[in-house]
Amino acid sequence: MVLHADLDSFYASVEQRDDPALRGRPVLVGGGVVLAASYEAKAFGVRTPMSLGQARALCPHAVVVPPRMSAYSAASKQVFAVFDDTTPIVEPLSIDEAFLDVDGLGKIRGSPVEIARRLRAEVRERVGLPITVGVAGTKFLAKVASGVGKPDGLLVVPPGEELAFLHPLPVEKLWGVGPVTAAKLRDRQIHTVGHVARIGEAALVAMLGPGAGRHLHALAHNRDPRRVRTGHRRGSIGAQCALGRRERPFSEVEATLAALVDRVTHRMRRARRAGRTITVRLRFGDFSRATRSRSLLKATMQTGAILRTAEELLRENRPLIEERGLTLVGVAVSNLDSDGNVQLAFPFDDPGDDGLDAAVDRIRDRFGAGALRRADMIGRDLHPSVPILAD
DNA sequence: TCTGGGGTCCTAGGACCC
DNA sequence: TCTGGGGTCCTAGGACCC
Repeated sequence: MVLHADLDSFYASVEQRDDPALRGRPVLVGGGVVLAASYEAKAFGVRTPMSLGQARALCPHAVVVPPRMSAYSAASKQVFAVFDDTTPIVEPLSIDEAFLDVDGLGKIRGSPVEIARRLRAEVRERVGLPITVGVAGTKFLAKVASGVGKPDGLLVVPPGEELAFLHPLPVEKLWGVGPVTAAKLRDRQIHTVGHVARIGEAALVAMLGPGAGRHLHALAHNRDPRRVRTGHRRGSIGAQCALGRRERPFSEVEATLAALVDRVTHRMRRARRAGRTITVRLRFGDFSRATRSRSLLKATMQTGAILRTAEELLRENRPLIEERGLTLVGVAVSNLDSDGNVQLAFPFDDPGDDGLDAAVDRIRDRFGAGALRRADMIGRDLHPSVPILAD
């Protein structure tokens, strides 16, 4: 069985825990936009992400507090320590939720339900926060169960009762059905998961495309073979900044981009990850979006190299920006190397039959034998790719 | 109701390789 | 000169998640 553990209104709950005056009152965490709302505030219809002005109109008595990210990440660490004490197989999904595989723990820790009960009690005792746990045979269903069980609940879907639980639910409860897919289904009078399950895979594929159609068909029958995976590392590191609707001089956009790159490379160095692909994200006055990316020959975590590429991408799109007006600029680095090493690639012209050996010799000369772990061919030219330790 | 900041995964065409 | 099947990488866009 799989547990999906999900903290309730995480940021708002931390604020209520740390300030007794906030308990039992509607609390909004945010600046400009609502990042989290306590259940007292949600009762008034407040949702995330909603502008603070809107939220205040719905819930005039709400207390608004600015976010304290360091407090949230400290609380998150404590909660994940409880997870790790529960089972070695923990897959984090975000700062406030994770999957836990509890198969094979029966003899030591009891049934999945007992484990889930104890987990909730321990998070409450050790961290002082409410958490909801869903228990089911698949990751997907455990996630649905925790969503239905909120707030501060425990919802178990016993074997054999999966479809009876799943089929009456609205399609929006399916993980992966957002506004676009929900609207397509609604247009065809499909409102429940049971209905999705009945209409057949071919019809779903025709409606949503092969990938999404098959995926949704499988989920509606509770077919989800994914295992709980540990040791997953993130694939990109990025930062972005909303600019508002005001017209900004191009130089100001460039300055913002530089600050974002600085933030990103700082985090890359702290995490000891280098990356090869730089993506600049743009959002325009009409809320249309564009992304522009470029891959470097070698992975880097240096501010200079990443900033040069990001600035190139930005300047190449200056006409587009000035035509449509920019409301958001972001930068992300992906193609992150896996082990904290830096990949260096050396191009050689016409390597010849023994070019690879020659290249390996040159790399060994330059970095020492210990630096060399792997060499491979990229494209027509020879690019031995040499991981060396980042300094 | 005009919308933050951090991510993931999927699709699809084109270049290029064997 | 024309032909095929199988594969990777790059770029761009889109849907979705918390």
